[in-house]
Amino acid sequence: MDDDEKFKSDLGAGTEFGSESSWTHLGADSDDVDGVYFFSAGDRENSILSEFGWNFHQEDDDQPSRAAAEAEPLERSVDLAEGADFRSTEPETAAPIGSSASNNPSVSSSSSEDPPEKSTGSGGKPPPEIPNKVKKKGQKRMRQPRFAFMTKSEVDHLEDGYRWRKYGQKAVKNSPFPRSYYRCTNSKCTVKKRVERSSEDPTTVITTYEGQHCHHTVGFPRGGIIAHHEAAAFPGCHFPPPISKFYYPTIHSTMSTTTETSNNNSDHLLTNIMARSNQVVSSEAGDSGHVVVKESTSTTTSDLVLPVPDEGLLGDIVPPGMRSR
DNA sequence: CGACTTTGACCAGCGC
DNA sequence: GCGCTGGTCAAAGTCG
Repeated sequence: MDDDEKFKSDLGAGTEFGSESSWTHLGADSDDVDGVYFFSAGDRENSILSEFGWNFHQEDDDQPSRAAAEAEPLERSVDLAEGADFRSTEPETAAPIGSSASNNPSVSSSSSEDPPEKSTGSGGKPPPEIPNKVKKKGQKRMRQPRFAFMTKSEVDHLEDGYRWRKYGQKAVKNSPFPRSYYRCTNSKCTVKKRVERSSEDPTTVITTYEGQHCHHTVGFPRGGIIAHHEAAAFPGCHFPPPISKFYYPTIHSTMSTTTETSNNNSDHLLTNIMARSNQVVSSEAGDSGHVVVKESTSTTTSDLVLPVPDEGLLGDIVPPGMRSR
């Protein structure tokens, strides 16, 4: 199907993600960690997350993050997607499974998230024309941008405004908790997500999104939104939606060092941000006012230390395809 | 009856 | 080449 191919090629032709080169290296600090990087909250994170279409609304202005997001999410979002540059490159690098990250739960789990989309294969069924199965033998799999985050939550499957169909579950090595695989129920949407619990912190749910929605939210079971009018604008997923106009409705995060899970499923506080392209980045709240972001590459894991923002500093995180209500 | 979940099997990638 | 592991499929079961 060309739509998918096109989308994939678009992804591949996206912006180069070379941010790390500009991060301040602080030196190695752990076994499987290459080094620590520092960069101030704001532009840098924005640029990083922007690669995925996530938006950090700077809240150092006069508006509270949530209020801002709810009040005028569409206007405030950065237009990273508008230029089609939110797509990160998906080099042919194949991040080895569980290569690094042995001591950090978040990294550990995230480093094992590489080949999201397998090639046809399975079951020896004739490959209809399933979008993600373009993989040919001898050719590196083209991966879509991934972004993951960890939340303290009692529920595995966080409500995000989209409808997901579970298509698999696997036991994860070195983890008592299984990993669940979901894909967007929209037949034309190839977005997938994986949900698993941290083996070291069962209260932490690691959610990894892959790909970008080519449609808008379909609504909330709780009785929230129903498809937005823009949805009609992407009937065939020929191009990504104006992601800048989206924001994650259920994660009004402010990246705080301490996180709580509300009883309300819609109020999970985002505690970590991870992933970028084939490199999965995780993070965890550290002490002394920083958020330690673990970056797991194919063979190494690096720490990125983000200053923990005051409430609302980083504002709302806006994953691709996540639309405000 | 349609949508969704469960679950065992299959396949591909990777390391040894 | 082999085994391990992650990712996916699809039949069967469940639910509303």
